[in-house]
Amino acid sequence: MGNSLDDLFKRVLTARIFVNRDILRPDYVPDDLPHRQSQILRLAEILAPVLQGSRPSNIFIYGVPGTGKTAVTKHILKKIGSEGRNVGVSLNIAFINCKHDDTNYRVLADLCEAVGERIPFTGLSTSEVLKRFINLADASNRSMFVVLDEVDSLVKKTGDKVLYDLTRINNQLSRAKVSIIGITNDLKFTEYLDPRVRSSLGEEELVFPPYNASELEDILKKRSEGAFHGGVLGGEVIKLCAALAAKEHGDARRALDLLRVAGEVAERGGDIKVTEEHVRKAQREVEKDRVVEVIRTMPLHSKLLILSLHLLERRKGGGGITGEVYEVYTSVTKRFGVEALTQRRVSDLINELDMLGIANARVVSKGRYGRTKIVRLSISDRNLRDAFQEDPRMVAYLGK
DNA sequence: CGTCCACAGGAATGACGGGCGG
DNA sequence: CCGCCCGTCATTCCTGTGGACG
Repeated sequence: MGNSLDDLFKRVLTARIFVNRDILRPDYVPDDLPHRQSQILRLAEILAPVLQGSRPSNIFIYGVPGTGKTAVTKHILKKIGSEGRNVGVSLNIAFINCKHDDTNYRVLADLCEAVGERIPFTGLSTSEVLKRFINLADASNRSMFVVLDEVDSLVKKTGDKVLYDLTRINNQLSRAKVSIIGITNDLKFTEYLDPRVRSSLGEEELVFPPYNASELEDILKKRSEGAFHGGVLGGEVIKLCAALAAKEHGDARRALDLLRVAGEVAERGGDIKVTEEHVRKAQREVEKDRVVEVIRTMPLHSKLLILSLHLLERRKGGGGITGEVYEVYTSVTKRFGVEALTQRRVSDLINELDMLGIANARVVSKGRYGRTKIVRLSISDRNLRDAFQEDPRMVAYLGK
């Protein structure tokens, strides 16, 4: 063991693959964002008035994941922030990831933090936190940008109450000014909104189209310049990463991930070049890591449900409808000696699995024979086994 | 063309653990 | 310490519905 570890360290140290792999990480904001020039200009145009002391319009930014929405926004805010310092205008900027902070309370708490007060992460009433934020923001007497990244997940979970409060905030401020930038992956998102919120929040709209394969290629080329040593990338490596990601709805994050992991695979193997074979390995690895991690940290009943889906699929060689799934699930819980959840709850869990990409659920109508949902797992047996690894009872049911 | 299946999924409600200010 | 409010998970009860069958 020690020996092979030594070997590995040695291989990693001698393999000269990366110069700076962080450049390929999803949260890295490059100075140059290829194929987003028009969005950058447009956004800058909308936000620039802040430098003259007026309040920029609120904006909605739409686009599927990995189209550079967040990167462009961060990029511009950074630029505006530094330009502001040059001309003596200081700004408050709150960047909130609503996927992570997906309750009204946490969003408001984050806003308070952005203007300089820590708020206990539970305990106060939401309206109290809002009040505090308004006072603090006003006292700071600055213009403020509130970026709500992935705001759709917030609204779907808790409704548009906070958004409504935020849009009205300017009326209650005498000195400070607040502009809201909402970023969403969901193109039909505004349908969920109260019309008043929709109109005041969507004063401006900006759409980020997905990248096509050749645009992804440009992005990867640009980033790989700083990330890799010269000449380590095999001829078609970038092309392949771009093509694979283009198939996945033009997700640049995905493409960068692939490229980075491919480099890491090569490094671990002590290879001096990154090849297409490494990319294919990386693709399997990226997928596996995601799935295994998600399942491993799930609560018991979700795991039991996944197990049930697996058993059902093996028994009848295909996806099952809700009724069948629930039947298998109840018998599984019995054998595990735990109480079954209600069908209503299980239906929510199924939807959760669908959103996470672990299962595939779609409603179908079988006419006379009812309206139901067909559910099937969308992960490989191998990954499932790895995810259940630390739970011997589950593994036993997987058989073989 | 209406019926009616087998659910989907919304609304109301409750149990629970946790932090606050006083 | 108490009373209050929070978010989360779960249950109960419910209304809504696409389309094959008759």
